[in-house]
Amino acid sequence: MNYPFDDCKKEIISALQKALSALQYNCSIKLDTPLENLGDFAFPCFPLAPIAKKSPQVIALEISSKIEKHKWIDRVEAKGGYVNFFVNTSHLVSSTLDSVLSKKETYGHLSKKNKKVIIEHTSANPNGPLHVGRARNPIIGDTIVRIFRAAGYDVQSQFYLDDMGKQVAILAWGIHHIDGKDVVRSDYEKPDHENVGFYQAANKLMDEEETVAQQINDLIKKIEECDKDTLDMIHAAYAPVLEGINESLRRINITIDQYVPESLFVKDHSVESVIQKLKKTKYCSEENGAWYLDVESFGVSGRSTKFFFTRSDGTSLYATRDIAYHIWKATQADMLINVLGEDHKLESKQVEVALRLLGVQMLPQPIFYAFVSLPDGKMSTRCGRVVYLDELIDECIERAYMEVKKRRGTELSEPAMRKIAKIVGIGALRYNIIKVQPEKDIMFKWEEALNFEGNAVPFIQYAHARACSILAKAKDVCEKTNPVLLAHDSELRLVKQLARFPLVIDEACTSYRPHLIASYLFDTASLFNQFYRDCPVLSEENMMLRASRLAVVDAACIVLHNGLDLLGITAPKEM
RNA sequence: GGGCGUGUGGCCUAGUCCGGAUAGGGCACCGGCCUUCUAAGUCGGUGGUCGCGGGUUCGAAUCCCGCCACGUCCGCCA
Repeated sequence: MNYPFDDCKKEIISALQKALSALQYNCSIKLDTPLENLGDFAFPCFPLAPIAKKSPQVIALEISSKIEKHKWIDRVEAKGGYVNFFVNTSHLVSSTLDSVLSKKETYGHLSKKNKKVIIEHTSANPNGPLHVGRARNPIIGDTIVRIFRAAGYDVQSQFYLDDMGKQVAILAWGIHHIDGKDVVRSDYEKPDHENVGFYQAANKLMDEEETVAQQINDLIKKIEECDKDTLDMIHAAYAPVLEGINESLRRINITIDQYVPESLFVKDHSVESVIQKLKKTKYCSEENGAWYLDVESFGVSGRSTKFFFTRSDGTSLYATRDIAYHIWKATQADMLINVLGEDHKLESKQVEVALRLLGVQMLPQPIFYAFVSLPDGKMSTRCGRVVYLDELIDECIERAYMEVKKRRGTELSEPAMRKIAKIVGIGALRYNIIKVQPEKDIMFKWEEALNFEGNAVPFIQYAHARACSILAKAKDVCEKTNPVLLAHDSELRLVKQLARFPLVIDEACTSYRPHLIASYLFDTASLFNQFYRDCPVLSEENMMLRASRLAVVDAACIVLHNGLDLLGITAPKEM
């Protein structure tokens, strides 16, 4: 895929290289984006000043006089120590519109990389419904999946399924030993909500009664021995819960390509093999029968630097199985990405150390996110202090419905309003989470999560709906366009923004920053609204200008649609 | 005690990796714009020691050092 701005940047860089070598300046070229109206690309001359012993402004003047006019370069201007480049707008406008309108739903997509990427996300314990704290994981994960696909990678999303740990054992024990009457009933008729009470009750009993704790430990031992009846019982306990989790994920447009159960790596003895190999490394020691690596010399510090990979009874631990999982993943892909909560930072580092010791070349790239907390503390499934994802989804949709009804109640049918409410509500949820950098703490407040004004998804969806509305009404389409007529500042700024879309996808992908897409879309919608205000389309009497503006509307519509799709958000045709 | 992350107007946030031109936005607040393609829009205004203190630099929100606050971890849990 080749995009206008790629060509343009290439030409500017080569023109700069020529000018710099003619003046015998030697430096690397980094292009900045200048302030509004000062140009399209800027080359700062400050680093050259001490070398040339001249002022940056003098250097900028020298360079600008040496820049030749080309296809893309309209003019250059030396200002404040910068060489500012103005691109040939008519060329940029026509090639951008051509590019968007011909590529349509693939506009912005980058060329095929022929590389397979496994992106692991969510991987929640199947012991209860997803809560809002965890919701950041699937949303960040799925958005990264979509961005990497658009960037030309062959992507598979994986959910690492904990079917062997203590949490599922507690759940299974609870379902088998606790009377349903003694369990807090859920308002939701969904298997994850219906079963979480057993987990919570069993957890409480385990803390209170030694015998319960012992029974659960016996269960874990049997699981690890791959006792068939026990594994079947565990599976029967968590399978409905997992189905409930998946249903919640599907509600917010997320599907997982593959579920990889931990038990796989115990059954095929790769966990055992990991344990044997780790025991042979020189960082390994034993304490009361339990084995650990001392990871201090790998830059890990704290109260304890012991990384245990077996219990004293010889059974494996979560991290041990995670090592086996990563060894397997490394054979399945060219690149690995893990979306993890910040509480997994140490574990992730420990697994990385183990993988290095075992000679695994391909290490996973982790992406950590900070927790979403409630005003009165951290969310916890265990103590039942949570806002569940399903509750939040329902609230968002309901709130969106109230808004649609308030605005369009007299014009739209009930099913049409319900449909819009669902698109807006779910979009609002995903957008609110993805627009913030993953590493920032989020305090969950209902008022903010349900705020539909300003930098929120309805703003972007509304711009898309406005564009669709114009296109739907413009039946008498004049085929002939003339991009030279597009001279209004609002038109030019919008089209330049559309031209940037592929660059933004590339940046979001290579720097693992999905929130860049959200910022870009907000800016794009804002520029579209300014165009909408300044440049009437349907009432334009010059048919060629009208047709050209329609092309801009069409292109903006496509970019907003494609961008929202990267965030897993539907672009409504009306709202 | 140690590691990692975060700190930007009353609230939320971009920019920080890769130092550059008046620190962008949004919410709230004040004041304009609907005989004109859906006003979920738009224009203007009030409001900032970029946590604090040093340092490097022609230039620091951005890099370095120290400190403070918050989050998170330092389990034979996951």
